[in-house]
Parts: sequence; structure tokens; C-alpha cells
Amino acid sequence: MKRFGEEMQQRRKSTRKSPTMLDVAQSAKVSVATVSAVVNGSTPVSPELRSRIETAIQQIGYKRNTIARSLKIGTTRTIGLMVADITNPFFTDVVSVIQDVLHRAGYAVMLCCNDEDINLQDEQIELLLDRMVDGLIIAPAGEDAHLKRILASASVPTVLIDRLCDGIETDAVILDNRRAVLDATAYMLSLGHRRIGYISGSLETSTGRERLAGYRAALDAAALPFDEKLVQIGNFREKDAYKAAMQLLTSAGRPSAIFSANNLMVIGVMKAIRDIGLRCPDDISVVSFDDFPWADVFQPHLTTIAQPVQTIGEQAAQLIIDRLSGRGMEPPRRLMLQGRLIIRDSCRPFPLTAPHATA
Amino acid sequence: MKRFGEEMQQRRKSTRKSPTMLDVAQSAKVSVATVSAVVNGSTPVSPELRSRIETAIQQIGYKRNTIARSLKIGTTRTIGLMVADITNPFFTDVVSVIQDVLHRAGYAVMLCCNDEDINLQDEQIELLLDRMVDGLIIAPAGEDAHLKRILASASVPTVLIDRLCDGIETDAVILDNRRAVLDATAYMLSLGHRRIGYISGSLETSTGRERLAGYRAALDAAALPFDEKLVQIGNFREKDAYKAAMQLLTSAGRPSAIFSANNLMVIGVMKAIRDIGLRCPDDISVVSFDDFPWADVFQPHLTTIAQPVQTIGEQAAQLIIDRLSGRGMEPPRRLMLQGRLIIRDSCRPFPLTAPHATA
DNA sequence: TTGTAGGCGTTATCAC
DNA sequence: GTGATAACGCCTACAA
Repeated sequence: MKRFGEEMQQRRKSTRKSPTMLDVAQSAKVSVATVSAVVNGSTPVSPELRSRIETAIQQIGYKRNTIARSLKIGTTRTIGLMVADITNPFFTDVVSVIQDVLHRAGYAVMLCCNDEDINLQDEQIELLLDRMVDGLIIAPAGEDAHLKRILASASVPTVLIDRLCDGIETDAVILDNRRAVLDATAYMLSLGHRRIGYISGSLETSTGRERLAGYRAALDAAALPFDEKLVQIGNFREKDAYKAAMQLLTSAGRPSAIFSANNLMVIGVMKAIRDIGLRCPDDISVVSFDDFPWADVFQPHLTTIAQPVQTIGEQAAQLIIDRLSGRGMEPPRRLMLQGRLIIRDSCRPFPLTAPHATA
Repeated sequence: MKRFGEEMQQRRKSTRKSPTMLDVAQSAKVSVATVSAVVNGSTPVSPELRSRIETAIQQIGYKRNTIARSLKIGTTRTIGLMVADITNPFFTDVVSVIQDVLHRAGYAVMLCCNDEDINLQDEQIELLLDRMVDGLIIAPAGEDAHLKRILASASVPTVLIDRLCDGIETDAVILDNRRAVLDATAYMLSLGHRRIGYISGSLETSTGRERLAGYRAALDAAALPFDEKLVQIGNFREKDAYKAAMQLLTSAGRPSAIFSANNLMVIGVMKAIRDIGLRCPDDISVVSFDDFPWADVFQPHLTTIAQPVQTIGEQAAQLIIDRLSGRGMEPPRRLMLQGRLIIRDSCRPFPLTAPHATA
């Protein structure tokens, strides 16, 4: 049994340089082509050489250089993922399953968040494209012309999640936002609420617009007037929502219920309610978009519209995987999922039927 | 069939082939070296050529190929980031600021989460290393030998966050977990609790061990015995914590208070308390690790140990940036930050000073 | 100031 | 089955 001289590679090792295919080839006394063949299983190699090469790889500690490989084959097996806010549990849930599915399929994910900032967004996408990602999954913060230009000229497949972009025809998986909010608003109406405050997200996003449209549609369906003083436009984040709710709560003709167009904002709303000295649901009702894992254990138990986060993530990942493996030129596929209204405790009938009236 | 395939290949290639430096050079009638010079600003170029090249770049829509560049210069300007659970608000907060700081410094971040799974963890790190990241920021799920070997042989700087690893001497930023839990436990003791249940995270992690050590230390300091029946070992996630809390709550000699070693677990604890028909804090007190943005607006208002997430993220990012820009060989730096006990409402004195004078 | 040529580590196309 | 060798797109001495 011959032993491979460990001393021979010292020179290279001292420079901290990682071993290359050539090193393996020399050590196993074969050509790089053969090494490549066993590493990739691309062409059959005789058992003898194969084992010689494999032990050489072990000994040297060879790892194939993905950068060089990518340069050669023109693919990075990396997906760029951009969401507006990674601090938002909805997005983290989705990101988590996307990451999981993609990992299983052999893709890495490069993550960016733009903090709902439209300029940062463009920068992030450029950065992702710059890294030569094979595909893009994004939840756009807004729809500026720049974004559209970038996506149009980008040669990689894109799938939009959560939010659509006018004029961008790509695969997408979104929620039926209008319907979801329509249902939720109808529910509030059915409980007797007539003045329902609405804390909106940014109307730069399709979700912002569609959810508001759902609210209006419910009002219309009930032949109720739309009072724009009841609507406050925020940006999907807690701080703005706090201010917006404050505005609503201190104005003349305070609403008896408030709808919050996402999860982060409802926290701002609740803080405003607390700071103003009211209680939910005793003094004011609240319904929100997006569910929380803790929603049915901390009080008030929030009545919310839950999104199928698991499915959204799975489908988005699958769409990009499909696109990348063959279905290059097929027409865009759009998946629209349904939300689910979870009725808990934060929205009560109005006017309140006194609970301890006679008992 | 074959024919068709070839055609597709051809077509795709012709459609998606992006312009190279050579194309720019030819279009501007200069050499690639000059193009490279203006793209990178590496050597001065005459104004005339520069503008000619710049317009050519515009016209052609040239983007430099980072893969080729990386292969040449040996750096990807990408940092690998691995956390145990991206669904955990603590990690997302930290990830968010790391991503932000790193982006500002011109780095992209490649994100992985291992779901507290030690095998997945090794896989993820290999994947990251495989992608030739310039550095690693990780919160290890556990400390198996494989991980240590990988990190030891990895030639990129690593910074550990949140959790340390025995035998891995790298930069790190962590919390003084022992002290934080010691303080929190002392607080519970000061309120009169004597039987304090402890829901632990995995003892495979330094945080799991240190936090438990803090609990014991507080008991010791108060000359109280350590009762191992009061301790349940979980894995930092809601589900296990639920079971653990159930165990605790249904056993003889039920504790009057429970400490939860992280944020996800406290939700499981609260669910168990609810399902068993108890109320917090009326029937049982709870203190937890990690704060929530909603903790002071939903009830019970949780008494928790808050971590300085902003600082943790900033410091971690800065450590890796520093390491990457020069300070290559300096000894590892370890930052230990202090937690802050936020006293709210979920932990009451024991025995309760009866508010309505019963019996 | 500008151009030429060699090489980064792989993969793929050929010969043998 | 195996081995030279030419790309992949870019950077950087070294020349001119």
C-alpha cells in the first residue's frame, strides 16, 4: 500500500490556498478531466481510478469551487429573495418555507429586505442581479418605473409574492385581498358596526389598494356611504399606524371599530387605543389582517384574516423551480389564494348588549 | 427530439446572453483593459475615452459579471448568515440589522436557517462555504464535532452570535445569559415564589446551558434547593415548551411561577396554562426571555428579559467587516452584552395578597 | 494612457 | 475510459 506524501502540498497549504481539481488530479495521477468526471458523475470512470480519486479528494480536503463552476456553466443555483420587512411575521413565515423548499432543491437563497423603502428596493434587486442569481422571488415595496425596467431587462425568471406590480407579467402567488377584507368588513357590519375606521397600508402596493377596495366594496354592498375621514393611510408599519389610529380615535365621530390592514399595524392600533384610555373590545372593536401564533392566548384574542403562509411559500418556491427547470417560455402563472377569517374576541357586537344586564 | 433540444438551447442562449466587457470595448473601440479601468476606477483614463466607454456601457446595457470577477479576485463580497430559526422574532430583529449594516458596506447576505436541526446546520454551512462567502455569521443550533471541523478548516472569518461553541475561538457577540436569568430568578424569588418551574432550551447550546446556570445560581444564592423535577428541557420552540409546561402543571407540587428560556417557548407555556384552565398571572406567574413588540399591549403584559438586538446585530456585522478589511490576524474579540429585565405584569407576588378577601 | 496576454478553477469537446 | 485543451468573463502585470 503506497502512502501519499503529505509533505508535498505544504507549499500550497502555507498560503492558505484551497486545493483545486488540479491538485487532486496530480495527487491521484490522473487528469483534471477525469477528476471532474467523478465529481460530477458526468461520464463513466473505471472503478479503480474512481476510488483513487475519491481517496485523494478526502486526503487533500478538496472542495469544488462553485464560483468557477458557475462561471463555466452559467448558473449559480442561488435564488434572490427580497421582501419588504423581515421583521414582519408574515414575511418571515413565508421566507422560512421558501428557504426550506429551495434548500431541498439544491438552491441557496440570498435574502434582502428593503424596509418598505422604494429606493433601497431597487438597490437590493440590482445587488441580487449583480450576484447572478438564477431567479428572483420578490414582494415589492412599490412599483416605480425603475423596478419595472430592471425586471423587464433582467434575464432571470421572477416570481412576485404577496404583491403584484402593474405591468409586470410574471409568475405570482398572491392572496385574494379584496375578497378577504370584504368578508371581514361584512362581518363587522353584521355585528352592527357602522363607523368602521380603516388603517391602510401604502397604496403604492397592490395589497394596500386591494384591501382598501375590499373595504369599500363591503360598504357598497351594504349601501353604506364611504367616509374618507375614517380612512388613514399608513405604510404597513407599527409607528405610522399608531399615529393614524390616534388621529381616528381623537377625531369627532370616533369609529366603533377599526380594521388594520396588516399585522404590524394592529400593534400600533392597540397601543393607540391603550394610550387614549380605551379598552378593546369593550370600548372599541378591532379586526386585523394576518394572524399571530400567540393571537389566541394573549388578550384580547385578535379576530384576524389568516393567510395560508405555508402554501404561499411552497408555491412561490415551486414556481421558480419549475421555471428554472425547463418551463422557460410558458406564459406566466398566477396563483390567487384565499384568506380565512378567524373570529376570536377583539370584535364585539355594537352597540354592546350589556353582558351583565340583569343577572 | 435531439434537434429540438439543441434549437431551444441556441435560442435561449442568444436571447439571454448578456454583453461582456469585450462587447463594450469593441463598441467603444478601446481595449478591455481600458473598460475595466473605468468600470473599477482602478487606473486613470482620459476623459474622452471614459465618456465613450460610459455611453457604450449605457447603450449596450452592460453589467459586469460578478462571478467572473469573484473568480479572479477571490472575493464575493457576500456574507453567509445562519440562524437557528428565522421565525423567532429575536433572530429576525438581529438578521434585519445585520442585513442592513452589511448592505451599507457593500456586502450581500446569504441566509440560511436550520430549524434548530443540527444536521441541517452542517449542510447549510457547507452550502454557504461552497458558495464562497467571504465570511460567516452564525448562531449555531448545537456543537457537534462536524461543525467544529468545518469551521476550523474554513478559511473564512467567522463570528458567532447569541450562542458560543466550546473550542471555537472566533469573534463573537453574545449576551450575559447567566446574569440575566440570575437577575430574573432573583426577582421572582423576591416576590415570594419558592417553586419556580424552568422551561429550558436545548442544552446543546451555550444559551441553553448558561441560562439554566443562572437559574441555579439564583437558587444557590438564596440557599434554596435545586429541584430537578421543576426543570423541563425543551428545544427553544413552542411545541416542546407546551408539552414541558403541561408536564410541570399537572405534576404534584405545581410551581407557582414558570420561567421560559426564550420567546417562542413562552407562547407554548401560555397555551398550556390556558388549556389546563389556569390564568396568568392570577393563578400562576410567568417570566420569559426575549421581549416582544406587542408585550406591553396584549395581556398579560409579559415580564421579560429584553436583549439589545440592535447592538447585537450592529456589532456582529461590524466584527465581520473589520475582519474582512485588514484585521485578519488579530486575536478573537468577544463582546458580552447585558440583558434588561422589563417588569410588567405576568409575574405577581406569591402568595397573592388576596384582592377580594376570599374565604 | 492604452493594449496584450496569461490565468483564476471548472467544464466540455474532442482526440486517443 | 481517459487525457489534452479551449473556453467562461474578468483582472492585472507588463509592454508599448
